Amino acid sequence: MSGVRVRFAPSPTGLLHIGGARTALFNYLFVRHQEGDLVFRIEDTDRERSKAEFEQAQLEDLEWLGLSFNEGPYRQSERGQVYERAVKRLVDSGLTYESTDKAGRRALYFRPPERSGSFVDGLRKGVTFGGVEDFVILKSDGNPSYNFAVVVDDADMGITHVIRGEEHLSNTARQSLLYRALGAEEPRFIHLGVILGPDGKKLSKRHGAASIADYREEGYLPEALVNYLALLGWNHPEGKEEYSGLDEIARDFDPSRLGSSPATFDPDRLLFFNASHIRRLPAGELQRRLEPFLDEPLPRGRERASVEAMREEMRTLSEAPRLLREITGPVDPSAFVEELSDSSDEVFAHVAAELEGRKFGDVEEARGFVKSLRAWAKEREIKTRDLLHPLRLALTGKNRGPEMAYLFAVLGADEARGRIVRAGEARLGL
RNA sequence: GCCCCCAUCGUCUAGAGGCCCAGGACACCGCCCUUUCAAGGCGGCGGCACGGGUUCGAAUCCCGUUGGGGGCACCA
Repeated sequence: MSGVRVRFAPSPTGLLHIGGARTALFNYLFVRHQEGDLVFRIEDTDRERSKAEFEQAQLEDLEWLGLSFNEGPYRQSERGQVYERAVKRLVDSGLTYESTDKAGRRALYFRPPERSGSFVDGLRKGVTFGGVEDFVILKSDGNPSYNFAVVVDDADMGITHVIRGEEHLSNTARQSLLYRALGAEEPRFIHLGVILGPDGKKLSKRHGAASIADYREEGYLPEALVNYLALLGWNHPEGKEEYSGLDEIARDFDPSRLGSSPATFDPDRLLFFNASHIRRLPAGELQRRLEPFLDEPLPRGRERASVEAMREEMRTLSEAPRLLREITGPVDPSAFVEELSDSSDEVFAHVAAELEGRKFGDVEEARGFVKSLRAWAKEREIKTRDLLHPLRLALTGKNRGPEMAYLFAVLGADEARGRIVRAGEARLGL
């Protein structure tokens, strides 16, 4: 135990997005690195916009990312008494007044004794502020305002470090004044640089698939997302960029290496991390994760080979059905028969004969088979290209694709033979 | 308009006065490997916003300018 307590406090008014996920991630890393506590708090003081299903969805997304917390969830909507006591203290100190706004709503305002000051930010030298105006602490519907509830809760929950986005810098100014007025000790603040969209504006829904749920559905791996996000505003002293998962990042995490400047979200880089994590996954594990994305079952008994074949080119899990179809999909020999050279006849005849009654137990056996074909071709003075290219066309109808051995292993000897025979017949004009 | 933050390749960043005529990663280009695409290996393109200081010496410190971003709700 380090005595460090941080919190992740989203409001349940929408889905978890990239920005929120990164904030949650850094809170998690910060606390895991030093064995502190992570408190989860739902900021649902906007009773109109807060929805239980959003709370549930965010919880699921955090869990999917692997971001677990030690306490909570607490809901501000269930902590009325805590705010009431704080309101009373402020009222007694004479720093509040009731007022009616243009819309005729009567609320309780806070009038800070000072309108300027400064607070400490872990990533900046110290942040000065000025011109803070009176603001609402108790809304006309009886709920506390955001700035007020946050301060009361962070103080009440013994939060030692507040890690949140830079967009809160001006809120922190108000909150700092509130801490003083309440006689509460300020936590240490760390304001992360915001994440910008490709257009240089704050990343938001209109930049495309920005919700974590969307990424999950598109076939991104949580460890890839976490790896990418961690490097958006943080870095390892020696430039290490490949992390297998949260535990490894948490071990290396050092908050002093966080950056304070805004960072642009780069989908290409995320895709790179995803592809790279997919390649690192053991075939069995990849197969398990692929299941929800497949629109047809993997070829029976040849599941492992199929997964390994697809893995080479897969950048997101959602590409699996297409990649599989590119191998197993129907082939029309008439489409490529013109491309076949004269030596194809001999190749097809030989390979078809060799395939007769054969079985491939795994990819290694298929590799051995291809090796024997190469030896045969060499003997017959057929170039490797004239051996493999016609076979690729016969088997998949495509010019490109995974290594030849995978094709045999995925299709199986019988199906492969059938396709080769048909290609041979087309070639002979049968 | 007011308050605040930020400023190194297109993007993410290393750099905490000499190790930097600036290093890594993504993207892009080329070569190698390879039946093909991808992966991988090798190489290339590309940046310290500008102007003043301080200093023997500045990407690094200070000031200004410019640029970008965030906030200015009874939304969080």
